[in-house]
Amino acid sequence: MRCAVTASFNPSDNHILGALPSEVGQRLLPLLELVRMPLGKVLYESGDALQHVYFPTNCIVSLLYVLENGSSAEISVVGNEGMIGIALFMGGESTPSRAIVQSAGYAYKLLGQRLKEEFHNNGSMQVLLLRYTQALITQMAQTAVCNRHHSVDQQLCRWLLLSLDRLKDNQLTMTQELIANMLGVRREGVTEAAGKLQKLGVIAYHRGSIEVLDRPQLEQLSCECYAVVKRESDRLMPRPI
Amino acid sequence: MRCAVTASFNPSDNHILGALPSEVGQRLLPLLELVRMPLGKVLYESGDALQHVYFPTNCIVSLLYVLENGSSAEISVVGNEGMIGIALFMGGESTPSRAIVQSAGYAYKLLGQRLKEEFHNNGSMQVLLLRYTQALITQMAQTAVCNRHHSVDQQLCRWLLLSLDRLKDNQLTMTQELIANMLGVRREGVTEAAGKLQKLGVIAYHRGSIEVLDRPQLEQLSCECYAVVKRESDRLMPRPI
DNA sequence: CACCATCGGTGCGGTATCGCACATACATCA
DNA sequence: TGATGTATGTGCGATACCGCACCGATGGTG
Repeated sequence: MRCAVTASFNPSDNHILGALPSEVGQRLLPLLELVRMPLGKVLYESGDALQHVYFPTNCIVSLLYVLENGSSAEISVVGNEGMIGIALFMGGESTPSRAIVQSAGYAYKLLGQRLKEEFHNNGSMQVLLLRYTQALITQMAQTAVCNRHHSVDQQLCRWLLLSLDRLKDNQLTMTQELIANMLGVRREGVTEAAGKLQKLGVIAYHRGSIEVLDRPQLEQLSCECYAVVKRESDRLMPRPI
Repeated sequence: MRCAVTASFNPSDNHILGALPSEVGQRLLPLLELVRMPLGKVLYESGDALQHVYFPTNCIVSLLYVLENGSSAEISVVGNEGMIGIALFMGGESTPSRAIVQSAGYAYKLLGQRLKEEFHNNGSMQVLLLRYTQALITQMAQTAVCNRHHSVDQQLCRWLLLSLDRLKDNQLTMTQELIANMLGVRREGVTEAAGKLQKLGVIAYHRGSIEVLDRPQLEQLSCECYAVVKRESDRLMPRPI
């Protein structure tokens, strides 16, 4: 059964891999390893020298900044539209962030050295990765403004939408505690905000799993930040094939 | 007099230009134009297609995100360590941010097309710009967490330090209103925070100009965010010559 | 020198979020 | 079926920041 699941993936499930010209795809194919991404797995810690990069298929990875006092905030989300480990080709080899699997699934893993070689071939991989990086920058920047000016209610909506876009169904496996860590707020704050959404019939919550029932309303309740990031990503990133 | 001032600048006042190997520097030199950067000048608006890039010498430029309701927040600061217009070589040609001169001075201006050519030569310019971009990303991400978790008092200290690092003396020309816009808080909030610093003898405030009297204490009062960004920038960016 | 726009200081009620302390509900497993 | 741990709901007081209103001070300008 597990084998059947893994066999059902294809590198082009990831938008970056899928957008590469076939000759590049052929070159990389034997180097890609499909790996399981269990919930909570830490891909790298703040300051770690990165050894591999990951191209998600159906998993979601959060990039978190953690403060000295232990509080944290998510600065961006990566799903099958992107890649984890941009610091490698940017030249830094490490970043002050933590990458942690927020929704379980699979990803293609590639040796960092291989990615750097491909990047410095100056070909389509470079173009794709740079455009993706700009989309990521937009997401971080918008998160910064959002953290400053929008309510927890609005931010929860934004966050649900960001996650939803990276999954195939409308079912999230996610405790309120975890969401609170991502948003950098109290767990009780998430409880309250999620309660409102549940009363409105937008979501159905049940012990660690959320079903989104009314996505249009979720978009209405969200702050503009979701739409800004989405629009910019669509502009910058290749369409799925 | 004005001529004497302009004549006293050199491209290598900017760390990126200064770190280029001399043959690249020679190639670019005739293409660089020294321009005045008056306070408040908008280099580009959200969504504008960028025509030029700017390498600051002694000016400071803020990258701002502006929300629909008019409120705003600074997501990063650029001085002589960096460049304005990274979206050009990232491939997006535009970004959702606004770039505005926060401290008057001078910068070297270069046609965007020339920069892209140089970037795609795959040489040292590419390496420098990518590493600078990573430093910028760190600053944005840290700003996002800072906005979430730290007080206005702490953030004002961080902001003063970031500005101070990009100037030659400890005198900032800057109204509280302007600082409030950058931090995305009320003007009164800045008044209060600045009042505390003044009482402590850390700064002297006088009608649109701030003098920093006790930098070590300013660093102590600041949140960790300043140090994190500084450390990472020092790691990634070339030392001034 | 007098005017006036700009800048900074202060006070006050409103509110979102925090930190903490519990109470409740559910799921798993012995 | 009952015990236990984890997830969620609720109720407090404390507090940081907001929005608003207004005043005083300053420095440039006619």
